[in-house]
Amino acid sequence: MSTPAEPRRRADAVRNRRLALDAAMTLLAEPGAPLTVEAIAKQAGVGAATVVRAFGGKDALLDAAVSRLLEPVVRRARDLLAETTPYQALRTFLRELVAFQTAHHAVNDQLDGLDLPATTALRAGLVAAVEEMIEGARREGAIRTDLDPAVVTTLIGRTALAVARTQPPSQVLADAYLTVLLDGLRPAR
Amino acid sequence: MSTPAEPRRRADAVRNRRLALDAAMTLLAEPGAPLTVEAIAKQAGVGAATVVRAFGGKDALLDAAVSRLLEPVVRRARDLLAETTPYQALRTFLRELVAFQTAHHAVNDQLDGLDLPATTALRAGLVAAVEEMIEGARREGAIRTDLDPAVVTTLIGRTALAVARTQPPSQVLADAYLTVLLDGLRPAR
DNA sequence: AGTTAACTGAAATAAGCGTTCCAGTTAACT
DNA sequence: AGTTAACTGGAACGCTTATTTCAGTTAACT
Repeated sequence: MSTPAEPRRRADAVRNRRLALDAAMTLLAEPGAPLTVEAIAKQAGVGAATVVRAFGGKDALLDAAVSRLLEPVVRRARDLLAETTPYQALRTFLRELVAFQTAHHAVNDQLDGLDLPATTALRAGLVAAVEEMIEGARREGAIRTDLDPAVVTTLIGRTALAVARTQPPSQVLADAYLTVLLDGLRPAR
Repeated sequence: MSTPAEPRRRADAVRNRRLALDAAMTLLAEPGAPLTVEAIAKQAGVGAATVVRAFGGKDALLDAAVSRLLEPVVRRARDLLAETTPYQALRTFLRELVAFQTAHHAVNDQLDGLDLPATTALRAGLVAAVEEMIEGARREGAIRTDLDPAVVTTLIGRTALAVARTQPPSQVLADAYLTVLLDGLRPAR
């Protein structure tokens, strides 16, 4: 059987889909933004119905927007793993992760109880990369070995998010967090 | 002028007020509970209107319920400060705080963007107590002195909450958190 | 027991949200 | 230029919740 009567896609539909995606990404980076369909539509300059239709629903749109924001972060984690030692990669990546989360805390706020396939997959990739850093750093003797790497990864994920969520954003707090966390992860004396 | 015609308070109103408060406290301790007026009313065995009227609104009811849950925690912090050394008090209290937050994470979930006077006051008391522990522990030489005590307090508050929020609750994660945090707070070598 | 008014709770209301409808518009193709 | 159907967006809808209404109930006092 051939494809079941695939409808033509008009140029304005493609354009509006991109506008909706851009608008969602913009609002995700803005602290305290409403993130309603109405707000996204207004930001995009189109009607609410168009925003919903473009992705088949609000959740799917958020999935796409968050994925586009998360993608470079995951890639950066993998790059760091390839470029430098695991511990150095961990240090550098954590700093950048907190900065990213601070700049996009709406991402984290809105995504706890949702089922977003693409986002979930990317998050899994992120977790895998961090776990790799931790396992490598253990083998290097750079961090303590009395804690399960998976637990440490979860710990980092949860706490980094919490620090980034602080309103208003505080660089001092972020620095203190990284200092305490990394010192706390050093090998036992 | 005298009090402007204070109306009599009937026994059933007093009883229902208590039922509503107990119901709210119960639901706050249950993970994933809806925490709607309807749910609270059902738990209390009264009508929704009665629940709302008893405190003048849902927010005021939550304020009262959360306060009653938070009160013993604040008292415990003060007791520990009086009974033992600041650092020991900090260690003990943090462990208990994480346990409390794990058992009542609905408390934290629902209370980020709300204006709840009594709860806010109690939280301030909690922050003050922890800050006292940290300052005392610094003077003892038990923790590092290169970080602002207020920042450390904020850090602890944010991260403890995040760890407690983990679903399902994980004692292993909580222990790892406390280990890393306390080691990370130790004086620089 | 009778009177009063505080109180109750089912139902109505209000407000915010995502989604769907549909009359009109417009891109795409001839 | 004309035809077609994909597309648009204001309006209507459906759903969830907090709040208010009000006819009936009942505690409190005499």
